[in-house]
Amino acid sequence: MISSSARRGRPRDARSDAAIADAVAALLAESGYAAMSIGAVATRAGVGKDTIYRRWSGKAELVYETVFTTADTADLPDTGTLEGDLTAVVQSLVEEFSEPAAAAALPGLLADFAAVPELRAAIRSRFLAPAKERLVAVFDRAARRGETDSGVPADLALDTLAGAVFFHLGIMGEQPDPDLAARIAAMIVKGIEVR
Amino acid sequence: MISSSARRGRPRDARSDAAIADAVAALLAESGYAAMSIGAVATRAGVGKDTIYRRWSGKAELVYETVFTTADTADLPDTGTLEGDLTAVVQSLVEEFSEPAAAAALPGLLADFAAVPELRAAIRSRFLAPAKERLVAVFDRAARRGETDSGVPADLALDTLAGAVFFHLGIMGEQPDPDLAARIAAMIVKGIEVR
Amino acid sequence: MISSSARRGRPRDARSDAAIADAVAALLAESGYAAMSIGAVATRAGVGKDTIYRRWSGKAELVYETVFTTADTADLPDTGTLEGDLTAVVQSLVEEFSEPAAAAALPGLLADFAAVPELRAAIRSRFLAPAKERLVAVFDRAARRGETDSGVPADLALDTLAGAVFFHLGIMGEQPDPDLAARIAAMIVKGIEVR
Amino acid sequence: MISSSARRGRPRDARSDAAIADAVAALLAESGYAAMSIGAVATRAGVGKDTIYRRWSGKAELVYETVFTTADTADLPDTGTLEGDLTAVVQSLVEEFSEPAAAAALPGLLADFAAVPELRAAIRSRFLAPAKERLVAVFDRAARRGETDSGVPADLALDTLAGAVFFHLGIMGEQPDPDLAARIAAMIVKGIEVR
DNA sequence: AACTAACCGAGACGGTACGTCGGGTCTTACC
DNA sequence: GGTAAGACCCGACGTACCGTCTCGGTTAGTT
Repeated sequence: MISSSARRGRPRDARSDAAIADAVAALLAESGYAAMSIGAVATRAGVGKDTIYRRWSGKAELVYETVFTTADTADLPDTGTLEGDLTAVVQSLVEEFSEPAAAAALPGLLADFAAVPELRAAIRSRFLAPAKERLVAVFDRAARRGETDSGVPADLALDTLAGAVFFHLGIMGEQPDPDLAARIAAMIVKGIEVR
Repeated sequence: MISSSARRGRPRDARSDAAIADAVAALLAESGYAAMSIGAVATRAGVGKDTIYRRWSGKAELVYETVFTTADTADLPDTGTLEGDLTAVVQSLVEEFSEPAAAAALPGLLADFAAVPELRAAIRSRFLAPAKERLVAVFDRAARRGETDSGVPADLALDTLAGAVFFHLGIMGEQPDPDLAARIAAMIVKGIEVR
Repeated sequence: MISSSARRGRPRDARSDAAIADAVAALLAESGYAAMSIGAVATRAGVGKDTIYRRWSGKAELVYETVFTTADTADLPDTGTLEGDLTAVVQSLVEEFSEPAAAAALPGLLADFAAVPELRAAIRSRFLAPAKERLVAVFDRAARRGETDSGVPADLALDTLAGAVFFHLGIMGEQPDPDLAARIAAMIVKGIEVR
Repeated sequence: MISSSARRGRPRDARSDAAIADAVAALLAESGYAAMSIGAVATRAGVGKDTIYRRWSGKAELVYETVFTTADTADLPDTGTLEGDLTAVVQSLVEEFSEPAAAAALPGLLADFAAVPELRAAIRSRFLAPAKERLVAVFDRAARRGETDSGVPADLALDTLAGAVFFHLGIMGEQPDPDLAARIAAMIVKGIEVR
C-alpha cells in the first residue's frame, strides 16, 4: 500500500502532454512568444484549452516547463581545471539558450516572470538555486586543487556569467559564437582570482 | 528657406507630451509594463489615443523614449584609473535601471524589442552603440596611461558588464546593492587584463 | 421466470434517483432553470454525471420527469356541472405550475422542448394528449347532462385554457390568484357555448 | 441649439445596426434561438462583438429589439363590431408570431426574459401594457356602441387571448391556421359577455 | 467460487460560447 | 492639421458547461 488515498477519477493522458509540448515548440519557433496564444497551442495539439489550463497556470509556466527541461539535471563536468569546468557550465547555458524554441521564448518569458512575484520566486528556486549550487561545487573543487582560495563570490560570478549569456543571446539575439563560452569563462576565472 | 512648405495646420501641443510622460511613469510604477495599456495612458493623461499613436508607434517605443532619456548624454567620467572609470560607467547603468519606472519597464520592454526586428535594430544603434563607444573611450584612456594593452575585447566587456547589471536588477529584481557597481567593475578590470 | 435474459449486472441504485430529484428541485428553486447545470446537480446529489446521463438524455428530460410527475394521473373530477368540472381541471393546472420548482422550470423547459422536434413530439403525446382526453371526457359528460351540444371545439378550449394559465403564471410570473381557475373556467364555459 | 452638451466622439454607425438585425433574423431562422451565438451574429454581420455588446446587454435584449419591432405601433382597427375588432387584434398577434424569425425566437426569448427580473419588467411595460391599452380601447368602443357593459375584465381577456396565441403558435409550434384569430376572438366575445 | 456485466464516483477529455479587454484605426465636432 | 472622445474590427483572454470517456471499485446474477 504505497499511496494511501489512491488516485481517483480518470488519469491525465500523457499523450496530451506530449502533443502540447510539440505544439508549443513549433509555435514558438514559428511566431515567437508574444504571438503564441494558448488557444493556438490547444488547436495545434488537438486538445481543449482546459487541458492546458488544468496543467499550467498560464503561458509563462507552460512555456517554461515545456521548453526548459534539459541541462538542469545534467551532471557536473570535471575537466581538471577551473577554466575548463566553467567553460563547460557556460557552454551548457549557451546551448540551452540557442535552441530555436528557447531563444524565441526567453525575453518574453523573462518579462512575464518578472511581472509576477510568484513566478519570480519560482525562477529563483528552480533555476537560480541549482545553478548556483553547481557553480559552488565547481569552485570548491578548484579550491581543493589549490587553484583558488575559498572565499570566491559565487553570487557575483553567477550574475556575471549568466548575465553575459542572457544579454548576448537572449536579449540581443546574437548568433551563438562557438568560443563565446570559453571567452566568458576565461574572463571570470581571472576576474574572481583571490590572492 | 529650408523646408519649402513649412509645417501646415495646428502645431502639436507640448503639454500633451508632458502629460503623457507623467502618465506613463505613474502607470508603470503602479501596475507594471504589461498591465499598462495605451488607453489607460491616454485617459490618465487626459489625451486621445491618437495623440499618442501620432507620436509613437506603440507601447515599446512610447515607454523607451519616455523613460530612458537620461544617462545616454551624460559626459564621460575621468577618475584617473580604469577601475574608477568603469565603476562610474556601471554605476550610471545601475542608477538608470533602479528608478521605479525603469525597473518596472525593463523586462517587458526588452521582450517587445526582441520580438520585432526593427526595434531590435533600434536598441542596437541607440543604446548599445553609444555605450560601447564610451567603453572604448575608457579603455583607450587606460591604454594611454599604460594600465592595459590596447587589444581589449570591448564587446565582451560590454556584454559581461551590462549583462550582469541587467540580470541582477532587471531580471531578478534584486535591490541595487550600493557597492554592486564597484564589485562588477573590479571583476572586469582583472578579467580583461591583457598581458 | 418473467424476463428471459433478465437484467444482468449491478442494478441501478434507487437512492441515486432520489438524491438527483432532490438536487434538481433545490437547484431550480435556488437559481432557476438556466443556471442549473448537470454538473451542479451531480455534485449536489453526490453522484457522477454519468449516473444522470444514464437515466436521462439531458437537462430538459431530467427536469421534466423529475418535476412534473403529479396531476397527470389524478382522476377526473365530477362536480355535477361543466363549469365545476372545468374549474377543477384548470385548478389542477394552476396548482401544478405554482410549485416553486415547476414555476422556475417552466419557461426554460418549454424553450428547450420547442427547440428539439423529438421533445416537441414528446410534450404533445405525454402532456397534451392526456390533457385533451380529460377535457373531452368532461365535455362528453356535460353533453350527456344536456348542458351543451356535442360539437364542442375541445382543441380550441384546451389552447385557450392552458394558454391562459401558462401565460399568466409561467410567462408573466404572476402570483396564483385563488379564483383564477374559476374565472378562466367561467369564460370558457360561456365562450364555447354551442346553440 | 437643442442638445446642450452636443454628442461627442464618433457616432454609432447605422449600417452596423442594419447588418446586425439582418444577421439575427437569418441565424434565428436557420438555427433557432438557442443555437444562435452572439459571436456568430457578429461574424455574419461583419462586425466586432463589442459593437453588439455596446448596444444590447445580451442575446435576449438583442433578439427582442431586433425581431419584435412591428405591430406595437400599428393603429387601432375599427371594424364596427367588437368581434371584428378583437379578430383584428388577435390577427395582428398571430401574424407577428408567425414570421419565421419571431416563431423561432419566441420560446427561448420568453425563457430568458422570465429568468431575469429586469427583463420581466421590461416585457411587462413594453409589450403587455400597450397591448392592454389597445384592448381596453376596443372594449370601450364596444361599450359606447352598447354591445357590452363597461365592467369587462380586460386583464383576463388579455391573458386568455394572448395565452391562446402564445400556446398554439409559440409553444406548440403549430401552423398558423387562417381562421384561428376569428375563432379565438369569437370565444372571447361570448366569454366575457356581461349581462 | 469464479466469472461477467452493469453500475458507481471522480474527474479528465475535445469542444463551443461566454463577456471583457487591449490593440491600432477611423470618424465626429471643434479649435 | 491637431485634438478629445469614442466607435470600429479584430483576436486573445480565462471560465463554465456540454456530453463522452476512462479510471478503480462495487454489486448483483450466472456458471
